[in-house]
Amino acid sequence: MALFIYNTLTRQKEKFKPIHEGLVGMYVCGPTVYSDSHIGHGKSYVSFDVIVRYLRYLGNKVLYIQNITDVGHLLDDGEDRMLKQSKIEKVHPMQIAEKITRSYFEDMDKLGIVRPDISPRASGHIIEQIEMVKQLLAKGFAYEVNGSVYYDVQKFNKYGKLSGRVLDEAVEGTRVESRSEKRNPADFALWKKAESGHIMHWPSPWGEGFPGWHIECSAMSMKYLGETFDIHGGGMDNQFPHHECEIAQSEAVTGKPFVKYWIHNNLVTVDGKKMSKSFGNFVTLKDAFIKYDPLVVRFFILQSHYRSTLDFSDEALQGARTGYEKLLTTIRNLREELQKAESEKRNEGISFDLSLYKKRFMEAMNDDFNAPLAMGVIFELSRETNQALNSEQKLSIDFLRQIDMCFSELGGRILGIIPEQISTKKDGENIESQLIDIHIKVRQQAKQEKVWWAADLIRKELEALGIRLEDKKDGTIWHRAK
RNA sequence: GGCGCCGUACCCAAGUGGAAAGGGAGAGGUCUGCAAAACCUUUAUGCGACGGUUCGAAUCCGCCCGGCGCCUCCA
Repeated sequence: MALFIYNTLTRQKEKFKPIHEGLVGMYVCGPTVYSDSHIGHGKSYVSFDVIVRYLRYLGNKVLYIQNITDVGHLLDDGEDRMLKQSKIEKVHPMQIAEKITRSYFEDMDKLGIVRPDISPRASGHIIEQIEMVKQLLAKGFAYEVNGSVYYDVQKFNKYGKLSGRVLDEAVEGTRVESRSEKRNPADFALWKKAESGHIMHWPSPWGEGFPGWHIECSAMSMKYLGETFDIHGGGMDNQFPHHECEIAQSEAVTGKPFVKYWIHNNLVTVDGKKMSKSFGNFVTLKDAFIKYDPLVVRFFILQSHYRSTLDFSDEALQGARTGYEKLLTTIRNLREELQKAESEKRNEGISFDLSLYKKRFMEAMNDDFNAPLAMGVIFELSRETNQALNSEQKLSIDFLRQIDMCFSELGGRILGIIPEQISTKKDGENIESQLIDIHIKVRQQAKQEKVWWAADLIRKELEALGIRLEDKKDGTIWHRAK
């Protein structure tokens, strides 16, 4: 069983073979930190999180780099989006960057995303970026005009190999572009001269200025991962021009292939339309988390394939929530039963075949990280587990542990949707749980004496406090309602 | 206009040549004092439309309809 990955560069699924066996270098385009993350960021980084987790599960040592863009990108009107936001808030741009970076990690942590090994800031790598621009100039791939440096796209004959685009001759000479400093409309900035009033700028051989839109990813990825590395990921919307330009810059400097596998995740839509900051139709993660548990959002994201679009709607999220809670109920019941088996020292019992579930799960993940298919396998395991737990025959401690390990490995360690701890009545012998236990005892007495109104009242009142009671065959359990 | 993607049940969503996964919602049932949970049964002779290739197509080819993305910053 080998892992196959869809490579945007070749437009087909390829067998994954890292450059150095057992070691994987991976770079994913991170956020531009000028406003809170939205569901789209969630989908992107959850998808890549599962990819990293799975590569590690397979035994690879993964070095995962994800940049923080705190220099900003130019808008149509020539204004930097970080500067624009800082003017709105009347604070230094770096304050915005710092605040949003913290907010970003906060959201990602809640989604259960394992942090990247290195989160390099663009502003902290100006020297490396200047160095690259110097080399591009020296090799004749770039030209300087009036304090700015541009990449000469015509000099790089492989330009367009990622996005399948060809340079359009017809665009040349149009009136708008003829006023530009660029020799060719497709040329892009490597270094921009800072106009007066531009707050963020650094000294360079070409005067005060700031790095271009694409150079940071080339400079930082190669700094930490080498001139050729295994995986570069990002949103589909970054395929062109961003990633195309990264290839052009990097390969022009090194003369070597930049990246072996390009992975692009698809976008989130809202009512069928792309969600983006510039559309203003985006739902921030913080907003979503008010209504839905972050892990429900993660579950929802993983219910569709990373290369498919995901349409965000309340109806779909609510469906995901119910499904997710059902899964957690299975885990909760399983762990309750395990604790009981342990206290009974139950060594004998029935069992069923777990290996088939593992095999099918792995097959799904090996086929270009098919998480939704893998989740289907988890649900089938959940059903068989429930059947066994409901059966008259008991399961042994050992087998219950095996099931728990299977869920923890596949659903926990790889997919990140099953937490290690789930609230049960055993979580802490605090005063609260002792009080609830007293209520359960009183209610038990009421039930025995068939004083139904009292039994129902206790259950109803506790429910209102978010404590749900469930009467099982051999007693009452409680847990917090999500 | 150029390049590309998608259209599977009421909703979400796998499946890319050989008996239509999975989740939600709905219906019926088992269990239960009642709930809840769980389990069982059920819900697309059908995969946007029409042609074609094939013993066989959701899956390949053609055409048409509908939706979306990139080409300008974006995950």
